[in-house]
Parts: sequence; structure tokens; C-alpha cells
Amino acid sequence: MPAPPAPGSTATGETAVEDLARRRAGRPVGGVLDKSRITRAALELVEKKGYDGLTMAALARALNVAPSALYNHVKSKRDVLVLVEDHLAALVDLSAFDAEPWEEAVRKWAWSYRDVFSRHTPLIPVIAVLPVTDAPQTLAMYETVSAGFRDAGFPEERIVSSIVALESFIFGSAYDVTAPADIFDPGSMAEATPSFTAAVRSLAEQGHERPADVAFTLGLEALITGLGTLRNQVHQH
Amino acid sequence: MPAPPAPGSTATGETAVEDLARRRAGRPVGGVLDKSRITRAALELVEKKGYDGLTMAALARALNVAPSALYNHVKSKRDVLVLVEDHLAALVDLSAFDAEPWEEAVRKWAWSYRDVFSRHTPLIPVIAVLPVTDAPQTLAMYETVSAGFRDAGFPEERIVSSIVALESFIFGSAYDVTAPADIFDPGSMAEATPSFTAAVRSLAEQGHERPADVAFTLGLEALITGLGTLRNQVHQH
DNA sequence: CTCATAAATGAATAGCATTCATTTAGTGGC
DNA sequence: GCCACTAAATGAATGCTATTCATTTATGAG
Repeated sequence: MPAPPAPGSTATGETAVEDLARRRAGRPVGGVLDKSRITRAALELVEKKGYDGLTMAALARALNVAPSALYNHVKSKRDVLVLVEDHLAALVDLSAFDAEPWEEAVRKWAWSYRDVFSRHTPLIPVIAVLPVTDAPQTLAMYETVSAGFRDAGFPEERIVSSIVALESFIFGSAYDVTAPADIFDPGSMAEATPSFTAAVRSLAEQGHERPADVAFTLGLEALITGLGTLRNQVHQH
Repeated sequence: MPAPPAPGSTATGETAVEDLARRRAGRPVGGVLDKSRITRAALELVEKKGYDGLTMAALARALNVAPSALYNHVKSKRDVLVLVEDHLAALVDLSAFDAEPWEEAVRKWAWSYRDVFSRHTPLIPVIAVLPVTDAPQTLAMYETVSAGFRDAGFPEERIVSSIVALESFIFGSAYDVTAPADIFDPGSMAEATPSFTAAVRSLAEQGHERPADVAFTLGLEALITGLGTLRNQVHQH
């Protein structure tokens, strides 16, 4: 039976011990795989070719390896997506939970979270149902955010639900960013939909911001205000 | 050049004229395709075998037809998904926009919308970036909801953004419904994440409702309250 | 009766994730 | 210094997938 992940293991599942052993082995350049290298290559591939270009074959090719070799390190393509997701989770800005008031901390976290995953929407169906155990960096994010909610005076039993509500809004909003600009143009159906057509036109006329940003601001501020009323005490500092 | 869709065309793109012509043709049972039949078969297939079972081959088989025959009626599999999506949009409950106050109308719409698509999450990436022109029933839903917001006193230029914000929350929440029950179990990482672990435990202890429903209620009520403040007049009736 | 057209066929293509028996190479034990 | 064990790579093969295309079939109009 394999030992549980060592406490010092990184997000990609590599331990310092394994790494050292590998280094001592003195293998020539290229051809040697590990989860960290797979993650890095997958991310580069996605940035270069998009998620359609992220295939097991292409990933293997980028690593100078046969496709089947990948399966010694991940058990499916989904595993690769999880590795990428967890790497991205570490990029989400949590700094405001240190010093700033709850409202501002949530605001910065949410915007950063949305921005990161709006460039990686194919991961959203994966994250949304991903057990936190499989994604240590994502779990670390939840820990920081949970602590922020607790310190802000949220009752313990409402913290997870509040975070889930925000996260749901964030995931949905990440899609909006990638939607085509004319997604709401009713075209030839305009006469049949007068109220909607007028509303779309009205937004277009005075909108200078990106429409997705307007909606995100609107929803996020509503959520911050609404969820904020759950607090039973003010964050002192 | 083909004529634009007739005014009387249905959600599935069939006209009464075409239908009549087909009926007069008196073809034997089975083997004859149209968008309506394709949509119906796709929906049945999804309900029986899930979205993994919805392949062009399986769909053709259900219709007693060669896979390539489908491409005379849809130009890609995505088109099939759009047909299904638009059929589902017609199932969303809009009745409360007739008589009930704005808050209650939005509440019923949102719950219904989430429930319908929580059983069809693979469609979410498709809907989220789908031009409304391609989905008449979906567009009809937007018209009803827009009119409801207008009548409730929303300024015209904020209506679309408010709906988008709600929709984003709804799509994200639809994923939550399908998530495994133990998705937040920190497992062996519990000691490393004390705040989060305590919050998860606290929710589990007193939760009788489905966790996804608690989060949805929390977020939805916050959004209704928050967005409601945009109104400059009360809905009289 | 003829012709144009819509719609179905079946074969072929290219790509996909994944499996498996086999080979290679490097490490720890003796 | 050899032997055995194991981790990791290979390359071929499998069974899917959506999609295309030249060809055939059938239907209704003129």
C-alpha cells in the first residue's frame, strides 16, 4: 500500500525526496516525466494552442515522449485537467484577506478568480464537481477564504454556503467574458421581442465598459451586501 | 438562396407548410428526418443514456438512419445541442411574471431555470456563449423576463446586466446540484485547513436540506435584494 | 415524362483517449 | 560486482468519435 502524500509535497504531487533521487540518477535531458513537468507542459500547450490543442498526443509530443508514457503518471486526461486547475488556483489573489476589510477582500478575490478562469472556461465543468482532496492549492484557497469569513463574523454554519454561492456566480460569470459581443442581438426577431430589444439597445448605447464587467459588478456587489448581513459582528482591526 | 425562417416557424425550425407537404408525401414510418424529430430523439437519448450516450451515431440509430443523413438537417453536433437547449428553455417556468410581484417572479424563474439545467449541465458551456438568434425559445424567455423587470421599475439600461448576473449565478449553481456529496471533505488535509474543515463540519452537522439548495437560496435572496434596489418605482397591482 | 432538388446512403478520413505486452534502465540488497 | 526488483518508456492496437463526399434514391413540379 503506498504511503499517503508526504506533508512537504507540492501542488503537483512531487516530493523533495523523489526529486533528489531523480537528480542523483543523472538522466540525460528530456524524456523524464513527472507531474510537475506534465502540468507545465500542459499549461504551455493550452496557452499556445488552446484547449482544443491539449490532447494526450500533443502533450506527449511536447514532452518528447510517447502518449502512453503519460499514463504512468496520470490515470486519465481528466487528471491532467485537474493538475492544470490546481496550478491556476494558486494564481488567485488572496492577499486582501490579510489586511483589508471583508468586503474588499471578497471583491478582490472574486475578480481575480473570475479573471483567471475566464481564460480557462473548459476547466469549469471539472472544478465545479471536483473533490477538494484532489486539488491541494484549491483547498488552500478555501482555507484562506473561510478564515476570512470567520474573522469577519460569519456564523460557522453559513460560511461554506456563502462561498459556494459566490463561486457559482464567479464560474457563471467567467463564461460571460468569453461570449461574443453581439450575443444578445435579436436580429430579425427584434419586433417580436420589444422589451428585450429595447433593453439591449439601451445597454449598448451607454456602455463603455465591457458588458460582462457591468453584470459582474452588479451581481458581485449585490452578493457582498446581501451575504454581509449574515455577519453577527464587525471585523475589528 | 433559401428563404428566411417563416414567421410561423416553431422552436425546432419546422413550418406547418413543410409538415403538411411531408404528410401528403405519405412516406412510410421511420427514416424521415426533420429538426423536430432530431430534437425529440436527442432528448430521449439523453434521458436514457446521458450526454455521453448522445453521439451522432447513436442519434442516427435511434432515428433508423445513417449518421451522415443528420448532416442534411444540422451542420454539426453543436447544432443538435442547441436544438436541445432551446427545447429545454421552453420548460422554464415564467408564469409568475404574469401576476406576482417581481421578487417572487424572479425567485420562481430562477429555481425553475436552475432545476431544468442541473439535469443538463453539459449544455451550459453551449448556452453561455450562444447568440440568442439561434435559440428562439430562449429569446422568448428573455423577452418575458425583461418585460417583468421593466414593469417592476428597473431602469432600462440595467435590465440586461441584471438578468445576466442572475443567469451566471444560475448556471454556476446548476453544477453544484450534480456535485458529489462529499466534495468538500478535506480528508487527510483536515489538520492543514482548520477553518475550512470546521466550516464544512458545521454545515454537515445541522444540514437537513441539500447543501446546493442552501447555497442557492442564500445567493439568490442576496441577488434579489441587491438588484431590487435598482428599481426606481414599485410594481403597482 | 422529365428534370430539379431534397435527402439518404455507405465508405472513407482523421483524430481521439486509452490498454497492453514488451523493453529499457537504474537502484538497493547481497 | 552481480541479481532481482521496480519504475518508466515504448509502439502497436482498439474502439470510439465527428465529419466529408461522391453516389444513389425518391419525390413533387412543370
